[in-house]
Amino acid sequence: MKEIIWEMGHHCCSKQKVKRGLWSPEEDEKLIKHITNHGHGCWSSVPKLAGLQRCGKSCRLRWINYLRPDLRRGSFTEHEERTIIDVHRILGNRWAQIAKHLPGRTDNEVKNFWNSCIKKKLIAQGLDPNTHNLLSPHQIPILNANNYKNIDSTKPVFSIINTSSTQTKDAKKVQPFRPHSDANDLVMTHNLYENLLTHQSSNLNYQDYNLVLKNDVRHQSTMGFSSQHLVESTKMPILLSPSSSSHPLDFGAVVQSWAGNSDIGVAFEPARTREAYQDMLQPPMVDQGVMAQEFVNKGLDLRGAGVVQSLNNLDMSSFDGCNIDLEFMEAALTPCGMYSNVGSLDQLAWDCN
DNA sequence: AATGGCTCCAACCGCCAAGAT
DNA sequence: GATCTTGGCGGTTGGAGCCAT
Repeated sequence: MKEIIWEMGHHCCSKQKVKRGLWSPEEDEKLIKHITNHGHGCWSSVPKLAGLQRCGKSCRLRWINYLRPDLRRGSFTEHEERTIIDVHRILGNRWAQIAKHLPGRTDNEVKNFWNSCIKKKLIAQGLDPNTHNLLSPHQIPILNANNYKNIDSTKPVFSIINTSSTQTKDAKKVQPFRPHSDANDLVMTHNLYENLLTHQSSNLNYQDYNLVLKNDVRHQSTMGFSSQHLVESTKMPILLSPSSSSHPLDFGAVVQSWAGNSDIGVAFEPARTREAYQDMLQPPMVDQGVMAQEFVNKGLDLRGAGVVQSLNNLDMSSFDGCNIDLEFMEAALTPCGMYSNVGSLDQLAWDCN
């Protein structure tokens, strides 16, 4: 049993001795009874009114994190875990904000779950839990069987690796992603995902690109994941699975260039904007053209394909001089049908250097 | 059975912003 | 405007309990 510690109250409390440490069932009962009958009102007055020798702040925390009747107890579901990861990618360590997307969960609970579980999973997967990007080679723990013995290979994975690349062996080695930035996040639609599923066994030819399609489990494409999960095709092994996203339409794309060489990675991300996460009243899908336009307006490097589907919404002149790799876009997206709305690359009539 | 290491999470700490005085 | 109070938040701690040896 934890020793009860008595201390002088903090500045938030009256100058009386307060108890610290774990709450007893009797204390819980007193607090519940008081708040149920009178509400908490001013927290600093709660301890006295409830007959507790606790600091008001401690009462507040106990109520919010543990005693509130609307709390949801028990293990986090897979859906909740996915939501946390998705929102954390956008908001970072803003636990209170993240918890708002999980009814009945507290910021403390989400934070603890992140630190004790999700963070380790991401690191084990070769992902930086802060940025959600690939860890650079020197940051990645040694990739041996022990590191991954607890990783469930049936979890959502979504990757395509071009093992038929004409590049040298060294060039095929894992390269770090560029530091994550919103500039690399462009939105695609559910159609792309469906098309990828449709084409997963087709004759895809990415001879010139080391293409990696990924979901949250980006590392799976880079750590030599068990070949039994790869669907053989004539040109490349393909590994597809449902998105980790919680929304059926929640598929987006990140098109990034590997740092230091010309290899290209195509990554699928939830298609929510930062604003959409902060206010769930907004629809999860955003107009990719508008988003691309925003990136251009900010002077960011636009190297992606999300613009394609809603070209009509774009102010084409503003793309002059932008770094847009049309060849890559064509190679990456034509087999997926993403150019169906465009017709041909001729329509992308701007200077792409 | 004893013990040491590890994990998880409830609770605390310190800081900050907003409102009251 | 300065100071105080309060609530909210993220980072951190430490102990209960589990597990391996």
